[in-house]
Amino acid sequence: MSSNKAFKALADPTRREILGLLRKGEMTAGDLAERFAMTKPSMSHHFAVLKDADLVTSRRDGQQIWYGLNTTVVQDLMAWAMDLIGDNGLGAAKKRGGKERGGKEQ
Amino acid sequence: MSSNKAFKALADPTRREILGLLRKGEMTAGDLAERFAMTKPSMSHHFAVLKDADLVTSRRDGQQIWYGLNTTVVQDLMAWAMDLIGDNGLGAAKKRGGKERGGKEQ
DNA sequence: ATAATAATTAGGTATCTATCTAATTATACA
DNA sequence: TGTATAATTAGATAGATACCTAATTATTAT
Repeated sequence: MSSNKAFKALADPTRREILGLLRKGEMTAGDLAERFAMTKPSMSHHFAVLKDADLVTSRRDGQQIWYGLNTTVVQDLMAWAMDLIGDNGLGAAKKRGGKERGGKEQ
Repeated sequence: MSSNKAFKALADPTRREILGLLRKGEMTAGDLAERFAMTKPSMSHHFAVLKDADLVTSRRDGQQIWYGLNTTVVQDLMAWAMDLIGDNGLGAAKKRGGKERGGKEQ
């Protein structure tokens, strides 16, 4: 439910970048780590924070650990932001003229 | 554009609550402050962080300073979250209870 | 069992942050 | 001009955070 942990986890740019890399699918800790100019233990710390906030999933496969994006928490954050804005507020649409494709407005 | 400052500002629960109070319209620093169990200088600090992140507007009217929600930055955050998810997973976040359209078979 | 590889945990430190009290600035008004 | 009110700025501090190196755990292979 839009936890404080999730917001705190997102406050760090490295962690947001990690999430961005996971957008396309799972990656191992090592593959993720080597994309940053930071030691592996530091990266491991970031993984732990993301996991504690439930923003990522993880599973071991042999020697490797695969991390993946947990979209449900991100959706909760979006719901929070939407509630703040009031209505659809997404993009330029701004209600006006009505019915901008996409359907499914609750 | 989804600045680091905005994410850091949102990492604090007091500041998120302030934004929630501003959802309905502008409020003065004093009126906002008295809703929290915290000194006015501490609240002033939070206002400054929100303002620096462009999450709120402010204007002086006599002795008072009115703060208001700046929805455009919140919209940027929503766009960032949506990009992370890929599809426009809005419905799922809102309906809370449904399992429709989850995708992500894993 | 030993060695090699992948990843985390432990311990330390510099910096950042949220809070407080005290002092200051800005405005209004008698 | 004073004095009261609204709010911020200044300065201090406890706790959190993001790094690092060194040590440890888990797994695979020889």
